[in-house]
Amino acid sequence: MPAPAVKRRPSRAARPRWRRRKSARPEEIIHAALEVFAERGFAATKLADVARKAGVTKGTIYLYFENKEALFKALIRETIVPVIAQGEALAKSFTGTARDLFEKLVRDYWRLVGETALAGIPRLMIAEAGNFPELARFYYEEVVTRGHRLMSGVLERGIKAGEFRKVDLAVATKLAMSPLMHAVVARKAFAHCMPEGFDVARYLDTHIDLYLHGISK
Amino acid sequence: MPAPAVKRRPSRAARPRWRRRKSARPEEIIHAALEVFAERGFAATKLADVARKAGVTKGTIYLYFENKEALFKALIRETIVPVIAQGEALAKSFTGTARDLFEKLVRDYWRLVGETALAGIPRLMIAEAGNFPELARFYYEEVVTRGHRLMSGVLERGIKAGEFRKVDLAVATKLAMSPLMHAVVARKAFAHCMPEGFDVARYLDTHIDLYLHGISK
Amino acid sequence: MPAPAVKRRPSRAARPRWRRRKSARPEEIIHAALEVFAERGFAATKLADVARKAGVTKGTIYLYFENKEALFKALIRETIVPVIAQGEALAKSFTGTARDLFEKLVRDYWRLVGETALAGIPRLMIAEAGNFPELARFYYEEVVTRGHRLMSGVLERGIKAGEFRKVDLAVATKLAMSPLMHAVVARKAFAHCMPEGFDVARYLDTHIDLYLHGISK
Amino acid sequence: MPAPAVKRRPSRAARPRWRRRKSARPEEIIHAALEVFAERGFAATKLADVARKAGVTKGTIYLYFENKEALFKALIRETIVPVIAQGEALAKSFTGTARDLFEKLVRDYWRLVGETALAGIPRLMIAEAGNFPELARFYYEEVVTRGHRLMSGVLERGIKAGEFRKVDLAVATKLAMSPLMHAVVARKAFAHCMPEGFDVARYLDTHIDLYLHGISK
DNA sequence: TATGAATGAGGATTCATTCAT
DNA sequence: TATGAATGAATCCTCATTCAT
Repeated sequence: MPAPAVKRRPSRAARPRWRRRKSARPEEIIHAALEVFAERGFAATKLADVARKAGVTKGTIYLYFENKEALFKALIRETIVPVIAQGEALAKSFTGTARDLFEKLVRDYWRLVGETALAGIPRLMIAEAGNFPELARFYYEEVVTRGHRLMSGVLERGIKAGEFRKVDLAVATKLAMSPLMHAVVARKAFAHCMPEGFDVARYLDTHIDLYLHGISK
Repeated sequence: MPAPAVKRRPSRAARPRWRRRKSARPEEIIHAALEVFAERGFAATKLADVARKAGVTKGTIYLYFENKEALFKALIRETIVPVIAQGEALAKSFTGTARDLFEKLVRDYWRLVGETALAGIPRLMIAEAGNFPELARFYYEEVVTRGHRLMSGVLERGIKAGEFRKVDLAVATKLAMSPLMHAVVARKAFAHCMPEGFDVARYLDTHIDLYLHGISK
Repeated sequence: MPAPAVKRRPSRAARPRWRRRKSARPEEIIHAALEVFAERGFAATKLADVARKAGVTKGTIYLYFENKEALFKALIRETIVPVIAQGEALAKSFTGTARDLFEKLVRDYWRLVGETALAGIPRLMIAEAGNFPELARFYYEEVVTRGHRLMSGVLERGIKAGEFRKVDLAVATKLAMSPLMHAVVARKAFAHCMPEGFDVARYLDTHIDLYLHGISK
Repeated sequence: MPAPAVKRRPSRAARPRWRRRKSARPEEIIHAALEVFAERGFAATKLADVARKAGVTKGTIYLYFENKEALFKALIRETIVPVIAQGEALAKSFTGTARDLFEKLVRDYWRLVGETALAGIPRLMIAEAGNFPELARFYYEEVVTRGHRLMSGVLERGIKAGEFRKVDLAVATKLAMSPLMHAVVARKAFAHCMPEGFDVARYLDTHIDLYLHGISK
């Protein structure tokens, strides 16, 4: 029995099948991907879900991204790096004290990442770094290291200006970031478990206060 | 001579078949599972890999665990909770100052978790919390919250003893833990990307020092 | 700078858009299709490849051909049948001996099919006959049978003229063709594997020689 | 909404699910694959069909073969090479005249390949050579070339024995084989189109007769 | 006519899970 | 207990085909 030569000749019931064509498409897909990947992780994410959330079908994703992994990588690259760049720009143009700059950077990070969908990214990277070594390296260099450099610069500035004590820069930098990072990551992970009453604002305030207190001359 | 066309046809010849003490099996499996889950995450972990690492076959896992999820849960429950319990016991029996207890707890945690295979657990939970809500709740209550309670107790002790200032306990607790937690999680994730030279010991020392400095009267 | 994350976002800028004479399109497509189908077979051929090779887009193919199968059929029908017709015309108008006609037909076939892109057709049909029964029947009747009839006619002519012995026409016809057909098909398939040195001309010469020797009175 | 952590917990309706375990399995699968591949070609073959025909499920195929391509290659390698080997063995031990050996080899090939499921193999290779270059090379060397060498040996033997004329071995070999090969291939392809009445036996007889006639002193 | 973005059915492949031994 | 062959649901990805422009 020979195989059917033609696969389908779909019932041509008239229904308009797709609408838009502008190329906001890749962005829309990345945005949808961010939500789904951030919620589920890489492996547990179904591209069908991403597609549905983006308002397209599976096939469309492949028009713009080689495969699931490429989409994942694009997502990481294109969403988080700009945040760092923005911080760098701020630092560059900032004319106030190092203390003020420190505080602004911390609060900006929380506002731009901690409280938005981007909060999923650090958690995603922590979860998947082992499965995507090159991506992890990219992230580590373009996000983590750049972030550290940014913070180190602020500290150095303060030291030079006589605002801060002479400290071990690498250590001080990490100690400045880690309460922030951990809050972002843990809140994303345990949102549903955490007691309602916890006051993030006060947590941030206190960190900034204690940290500046500890590092000031 | 063409390559062997068939993937495997296991020579069912006599392989040495040592049988170990039966009751050790579940622990062996959990140990193997810890390594693999910690490296890959839940979804990307293949039970075949766990089995191989445990020196058994896939089927054997099902003798002891209902399914992959149950194994994952057992893994979380049975490995990390004892660490907390140990910390609680220490705190209970500790007779020195709150400062010293704080320092000991921090260093113990690093020694028992940060530097062992257990370091994978917090990262795993952060990665998978969204996919396993009840497990997340269990973890949050039996590990995170108990850990916080432990730390809060130490702080309270210090406050009562007049060692520490009167601070917001919840916030102070989280600020005590987060540099530790973040270091554990990030080091596990980015081990291969981090610069060689970073000195964790000094990081811990500095955290302890700064924190105690900040909280002391 | 990270790799571009998005596969393509075709610069919709003005590309020069020459329009060719419309009516040449189907032929161009068929020609492109011949190359690709002949190389890959029906199922493994992507219409995108055919389109690219024809210098059009996928959609354009559907302006001229109902679907992939229709293109395939058109390809077969329109390329190979004329060759047979040409042979028939030659035979009709030929006035020399049957021997000479035989030789000319064999050499013409080699020249027109064996050494051109058309050589892919017999191989294609052999490969896909099972999947396209009606097409196979069409091909068998319009090409194979007509070819046989042509050859049988030559043999009959020779017999009548007293040049050839009285032989079983069906068998003698097939024996006349098969070395030719096999050479076409096998050379197409194993072009890259065959030793360089093989001399097709001598193969043909010898076949003609031996065959005529065998069939002559 | 978190993803369901466990994928399935199949309705455990008791039905015996599989039976055999002996490892005739790979052979059974190859046999089934031969039938389906030979009928459809590589790309149009669905592994589900192969599985069904082999009496197993798709997954089982992957127990024994890396993937579809590996199965295809195994199929070619393991089915056809033995036939050549058998011919070589026959030639080695044969003590009669070269004429008789020639005749026996031709008839054996027809009996062992032309009239069995193996007839699909040459056609398959001709169809897929372009898509599987290394396999084509393997086939060309281990089947085609070995077959030619076998036939060349017979001819040489006849020449040395004074039975045959001194001919161009390469050409004579190919002319000896091609009517056979073409018949195998074309019959497989056009079985359903060919007129009932054609007498293969007589075709073979005539080829043997004419060929020996042509080559004899 | 021609384009090419979008579709979505189809099939290869994976792997958690079962169960006869 | 332990095995490992077998299963089959699930999902990625492809590509013929459609249709708004």
